[in-house]
Amino acid sequence: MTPEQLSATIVDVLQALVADGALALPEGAPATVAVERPRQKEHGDYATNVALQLAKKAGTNPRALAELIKAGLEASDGIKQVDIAGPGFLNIHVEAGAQGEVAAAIVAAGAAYGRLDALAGQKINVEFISANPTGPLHLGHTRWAVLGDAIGRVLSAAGAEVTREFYINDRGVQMNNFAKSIIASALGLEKPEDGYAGDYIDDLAKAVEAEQPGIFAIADEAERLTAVRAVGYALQLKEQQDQLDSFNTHFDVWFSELSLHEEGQESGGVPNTLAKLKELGHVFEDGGALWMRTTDFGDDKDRVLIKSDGELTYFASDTAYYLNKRARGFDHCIYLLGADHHGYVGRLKAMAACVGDDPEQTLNVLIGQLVKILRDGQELKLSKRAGTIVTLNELAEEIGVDALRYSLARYPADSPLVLDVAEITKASNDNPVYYVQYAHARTCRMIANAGDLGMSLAAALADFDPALLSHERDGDLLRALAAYPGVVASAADLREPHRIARYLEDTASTFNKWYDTKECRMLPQGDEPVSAANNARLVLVHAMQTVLRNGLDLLGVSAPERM
RNA sequence: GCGCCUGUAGCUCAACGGAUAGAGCAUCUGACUACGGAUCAGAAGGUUUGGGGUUCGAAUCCCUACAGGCGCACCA
Repeated sequence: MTPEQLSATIVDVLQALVADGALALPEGAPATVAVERPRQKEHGDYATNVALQLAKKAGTNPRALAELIKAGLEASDGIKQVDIAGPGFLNIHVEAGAQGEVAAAIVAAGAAYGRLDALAGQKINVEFISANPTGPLHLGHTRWAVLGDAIGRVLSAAGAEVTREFYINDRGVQMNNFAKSIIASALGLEKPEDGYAGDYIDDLAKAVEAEQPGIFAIADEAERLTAVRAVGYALQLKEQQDQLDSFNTHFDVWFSELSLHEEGQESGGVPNTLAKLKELGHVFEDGGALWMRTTDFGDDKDRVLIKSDGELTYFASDTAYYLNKRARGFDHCIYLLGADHHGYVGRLKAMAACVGDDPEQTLNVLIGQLVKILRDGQELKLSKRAGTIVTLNELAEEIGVDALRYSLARYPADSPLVLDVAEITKASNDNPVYYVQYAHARTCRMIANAGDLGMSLAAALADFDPALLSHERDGDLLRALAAYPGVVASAADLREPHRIARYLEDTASTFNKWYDTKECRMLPQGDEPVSAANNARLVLVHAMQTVLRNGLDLLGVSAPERM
């Protein structure tokens, strides 16, 4: 019996009560009922507040309604006992046999356990990082790399067709500043005012020269700029891609902003976008510039598409890019932005409305708070200019890919985060990631030991008697494992992958407590023969391993067999 | 001035409007002839920033004050 099955059972009971006329619900029985694992043991294996929720609608009091539901539930299969508590909570105890079945079901599902069809048929675009290709990725990008990747994984686990996309801002003056900075470094000139500093520019200058010897000797300044820009851009982009690759973050599409301005862009090109906007009537001219009237849809102010000097704004590209995504068939576009860009939310939504979409349906901007990094108790300011950037590579090297990914994934994007480098590296063994990974490694060792004693999963499944998983700790673990699909569902629904991490920590803890319970030992003691209970627990350990693997995979963190 | 986010144990942070607000770290006390001690058992630590309100019930929702972060370009 999973929480989902229990929820369905409660719905059945409600429907039967309505059909019998014992219960009057104007809107009928709800489609789903919230079932939770109570914190307190006295509150049963599962609890529901459905009687509290429905009493008012049904014109009765919660406890009276709870009595009706209790009677119906106790007559249902797999339910051992139902108590009514407090203002009208229903505390439900499940039969051990019904609960134990979950272990075999998880093992049977394997890697598919926790994969849902909740978002089946939805095509979702997740755009994240989208850094300028003018420098290495740094701490500021690292959180979005982890979260965007994990959100993508979670959404596809929930059944969506997901495309992860990186928007390359390869057009505009910053690219020129980038090229000028490289040239200045190569020729020993003074760095341009709005240029980029830091050692990486010097390294890049050498790499550009190596890539194309003589490039800095090109006489024509404009020609030289163009050439250096192209080579420097390619090298820098490649570095970002390599960085992300080794960080276990993979994109499906690297989308060039410049390509929006090239020929052959059907509905999603900039010229076509402007034409479409004019057609829809949300643009106007003022002061020699072309504007989009985003204030029609809740933006603070109207936004410029073409400046009075004839240059296109970023916003024009953003709009074309959005239309391009929609033209590629995405029902839903998710943007991951740092808090320093939260001012974009209003204009993005208004823009979507201007092109005729309902932003609530098609667009989802997730704002992540910035990560602060402390070293010796002092905040490290990240400045490209000052050259004090901590790159993603340096962080990953210092902390480890798994630990870094995990420690960023276990917090909601909303929460401002303070990481103390010294603390993380010094106390890296205390990082929860190792706790979860250790639990996985432990299942591996247990299974190997069982194999040494001649036990096998196949035999254990053939012999499987779920009712033998009757110890309190067995039940705790079974309920934890059964909760996994629900956690995936809520993580996908709320776009909050940290729920997976927190769940894994809780479940690993439940597992370790179970492991330390003498009555729940999986292996036979001494010369004892293998019992049916040993076999049942072998199935349980396999189920545990499956959940840890699947969950860690959603976070892009490895599940090692040994540590 | 306006807008968004945040305020929870000494520290870092959890908690789809649910029951006695939880973890980890740090502090203290126990358990290794042990299916892996990277573990477990226990102690201590709280007026959920203050004040109102909504309801059976509020850390959570609304109002307000205070504190912190970040934004308010014909920049990219």
